[in-house]
Amino acid sequence: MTAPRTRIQRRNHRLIMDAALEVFSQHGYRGSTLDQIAARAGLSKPNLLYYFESKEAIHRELLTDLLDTWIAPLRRIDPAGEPRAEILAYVHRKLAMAREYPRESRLFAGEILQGAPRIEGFIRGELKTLVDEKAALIRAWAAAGRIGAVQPYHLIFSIWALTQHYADFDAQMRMILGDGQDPTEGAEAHLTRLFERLLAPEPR
Amino acid sequence: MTAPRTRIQRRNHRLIMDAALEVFSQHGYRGSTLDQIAARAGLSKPNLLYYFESKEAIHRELLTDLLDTWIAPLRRIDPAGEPRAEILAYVHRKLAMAREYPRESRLFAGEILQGAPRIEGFIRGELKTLVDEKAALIRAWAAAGRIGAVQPYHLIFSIWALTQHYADFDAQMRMILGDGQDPTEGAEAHLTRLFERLLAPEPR
DNA sequence: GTCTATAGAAGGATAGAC
DNA sequence: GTCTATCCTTCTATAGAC
Repeated sequence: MTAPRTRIQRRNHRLIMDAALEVFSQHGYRGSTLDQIAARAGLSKPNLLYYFESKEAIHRELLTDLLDTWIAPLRRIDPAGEPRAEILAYVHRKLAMAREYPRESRLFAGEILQGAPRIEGFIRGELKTLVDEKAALIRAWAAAGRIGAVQPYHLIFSIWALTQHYADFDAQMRMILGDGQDPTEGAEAHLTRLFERLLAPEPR
Repeated sequence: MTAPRTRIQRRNHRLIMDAALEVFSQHGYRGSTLDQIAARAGLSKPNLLYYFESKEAIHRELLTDLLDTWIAPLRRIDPAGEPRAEILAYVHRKLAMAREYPRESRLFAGEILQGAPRIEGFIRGELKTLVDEKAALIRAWAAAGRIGAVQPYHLIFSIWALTQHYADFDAQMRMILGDGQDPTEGAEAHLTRLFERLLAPEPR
């Protein structure tokens, strides 16, 4: 499916993408069926395949859309800004994404968990280039003593791990905290404190 | 399949479990086929079903075995020990598990990602009880000023997120670091530093 | 554009020979 | 205990009416 033209086409296209995101993010690619997606979209199965060439095409477009937004928060780290504030702001952007786009986070996590066969090109290309660039920046900040001595790549991985955990492992956290509780409730304060302490210049 | 008796039965049982762990952890339950498991175990598909009642039975036994070992490191936190040393030791045990049992970690992660339908009982029961107990201990340590003021549940979630990330997102980290690099290489030092700073008593 | 009906392939499980 | 052959269900995808 290329660019949809009419209003109804755009609407159905969007309905399918949203339903597919819901289903794929919960059950994975193989675990999801066109019937599930069709039911959730309120369309018939053949109608899905009128809008998309195949099940795989739906999944592929979902991933493509995701990767664009996924990489944006990291790109916004400003070399001219105050180091600790820049990194803390990045943490908060990532946490906000986990809260606002948990399905996207889980879809991405599922892909990586399986060895990232479908997004290997993105990771080795666009993402690696950006991470290399920001890691060099963080290394320079640390060398200048503006933040504590931290391994740049591991710092970035830690930010990913800690923020995405609130989307990807949401089910587990809710079961442990008790059902009324929102796990992201205290996350903001906790992660702010964690990264402020980690990044404080030496000696402490 | 209950307890296998003969030597050959034990051997095949183990071959199947190992093959199933490999396949299930990479492709998820629905994404895995008995053919894949049989091929990897070097047995025929019907022979698998001589040892196990069904595909689901294999998966169930895999999960049951996993959960026992999964909970062990947390249990070993000693209320009588030195708080920071105890928590740091827990971090290292968890990191070691991620390194030694990455397939188990990914199998577990996949279950949570899907909403944990098959292990909900374990999480709400055994795991929650243990986490509640250790969270109370950490809260007492913080109240006594022996560690910094930290939210106990978020501390535990952070340990899980940071250590398991090295197993669950291994593919992504390798692609970004470059293929020769082992992501867990610098992890030990990075996480030690991170948690030492986080747990340092106030004021810093 | 949307539906019902169905073709065709894949996968879990069983029958039955050895 | 292990295999080949096969049943039966599920799922993707298409045909064709409206």
